[in-house]
Amino acid sequence: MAAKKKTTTNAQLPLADKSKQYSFFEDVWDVVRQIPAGRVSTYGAIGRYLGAKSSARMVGWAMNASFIVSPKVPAQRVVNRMGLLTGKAHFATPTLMEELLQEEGIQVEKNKVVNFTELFWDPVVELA
DNA sequence: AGTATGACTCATT
DNA sequence: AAATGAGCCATAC
Repeated sequence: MAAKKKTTTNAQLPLADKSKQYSFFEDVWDVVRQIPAGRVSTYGAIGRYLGAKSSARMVGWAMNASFIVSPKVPAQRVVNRMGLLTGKAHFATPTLMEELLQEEGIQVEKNKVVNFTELFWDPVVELA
């Protein structure tokens, strides 16, 4: 019954198919899950940690797919390199991302992380 | 199969 | 310094 190939998006695959691309998604999620509470990271840093082969856009796609995997991926801790909550619109509610961050002690103002530079958690450095 | 889009980033103008 | 174009690679149509 494995005749169903990859008609479905790899993001929706139930962890059964070991597609190379799927590994990339898992890698992203794994890194994001290692971000400590109260800290934030960026798409570019994560992509670079994975080898800089993929552009930051792919990390964003991985985040979009992260909602269907478990354990939950703290996507709210991933912002763009300016500390802007560019992905907040993709959460259940437009304010959920900001609220989750504030719950972890991160101050957010106008969709931007305050003291982003200090809170920035770089996998290239931390997981080096 | 080719085109368009995207939770980004960097370089150039 | 702000704006624009190009690079990036996978998904969606």
